[in-house]
Amino acid sequence: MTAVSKPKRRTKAQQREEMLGQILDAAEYLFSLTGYHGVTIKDVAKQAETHTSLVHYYFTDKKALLDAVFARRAKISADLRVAALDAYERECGGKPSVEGALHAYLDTDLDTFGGGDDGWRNYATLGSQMAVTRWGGEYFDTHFYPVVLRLIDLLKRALPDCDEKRIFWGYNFVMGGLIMTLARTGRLDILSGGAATSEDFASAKKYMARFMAGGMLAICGDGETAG
Amino acid sequence: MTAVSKPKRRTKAQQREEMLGQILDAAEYLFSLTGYHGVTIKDVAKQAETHTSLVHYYFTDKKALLDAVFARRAKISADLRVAALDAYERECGGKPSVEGALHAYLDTDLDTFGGGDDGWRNYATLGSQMAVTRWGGEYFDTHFYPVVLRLIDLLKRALPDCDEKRIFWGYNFVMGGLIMTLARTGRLDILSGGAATSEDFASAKKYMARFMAGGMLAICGDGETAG
DNA sequence: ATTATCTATAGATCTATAGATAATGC
DNA sequence: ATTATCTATAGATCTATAGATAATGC
Repeated sequence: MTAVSKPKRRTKAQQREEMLGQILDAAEYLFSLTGYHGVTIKDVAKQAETHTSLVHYYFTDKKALLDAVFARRAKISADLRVAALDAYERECGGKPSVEGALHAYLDTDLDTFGGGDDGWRNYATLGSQMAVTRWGGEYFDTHFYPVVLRLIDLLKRALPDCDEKRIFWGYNFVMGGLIMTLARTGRLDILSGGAATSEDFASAKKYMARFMAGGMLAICGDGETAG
Repeated sequence: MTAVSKPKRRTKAQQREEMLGQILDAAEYLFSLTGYHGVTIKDVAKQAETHTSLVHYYFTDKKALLDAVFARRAKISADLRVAALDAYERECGGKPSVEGALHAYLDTDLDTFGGGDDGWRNYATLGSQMAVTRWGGEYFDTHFYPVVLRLIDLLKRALPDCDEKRIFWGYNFVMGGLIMTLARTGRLDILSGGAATSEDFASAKKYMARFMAGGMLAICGDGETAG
């Protein structure tokens, strides 16, 4: 053995970061499968190949672990959407369209969450489950409130004659479609006999913004646009 | 006291039915708040004002309790949708439209789930949470598979030139909008500052089918309808 | 010296059942 | 007699912490 073998010595900072990452990945994965309440700290520790006490060493309690899992990717994902909306804002020259705004927002999310990284997919699936609960709301308000308002502002400007109420209900339907997709339940595969598959975010991206723009225009774009 | 007071004697069948109802209502309500895994049998017993042992007496275990909660309203809700699709089938004279089929399906659900009955609302909210999980899929396959295929069949006939894949992705978005609405998270109220509210299923019904029909036509109705 | 990791365990649940009691049924 | 309800508890699990050990840091 003349060659010096790769040193196995890791700095404490490295060790810490690696183990933190392992625990967060494990929690993210398990939470995405059975939800926050369906997972124990013991499950997480086992999945991360360590001990429950170490999970408690790095995270105060189970709630703090969820907070950390959520926060790890929240800012990155929000910033990407803000950047996409900024770019679209410049590009549209003060005249945003419904489909343009939705493409900027939704396509960015589908790229971020569906880009081949299992961690991001698990995160999205966990988020989609939290998004349909009351208790999960605080997480979205805390991390995503501003970027959501940016999207809604663009939609309002694209549909200046439309009642606010319709815009918000439309937004509700848009989010539903996104969340259903990010949930990756596999039901689409079963129902369609393979013609469509839950994991195929490229197809979702191809259809989603156009679908949602068609929907928004259907309830906002015709003669009766109030009430 | 000349009048005979209302007899407090209840038959065993009555007692049984009342307590079963109380337990199912309690479980339905609590499951809708924090999900199946976020609720203990003790919580359910407390909410139903009885003891855990009685919950076990009527239901083998926690899983069987969820099965019973789900099954109690599943058939009623599925049958109502089937009836609505049957009626539409007759009415359309062999020429279904996308919006007609969606009105039959979605409006029926919004009437069923939003008709002022707390139990039905809680059931819908629980269902919406289960619908975005993998483990919840079996419940939908077991109870709703046929009626979903009926809807998809109508959509296919309304869009004979459209690629199957687009139909199924469209269906995915439709279900997302419905599920997001049934979830009643209250986020709509906060985001809109009161302009729209999660509990207002009458408004949801007013916009949903039209929105979704606009979306389906946007991805299926134009020149490029394959791939 | 400091920090990461592991061992051991207290104390608090939680599920499920056995067995007693109290009501209704014939 | 039969069934609904309650009491008591076993046994399993879960969260969280105290304290020991093993690694890295200067």
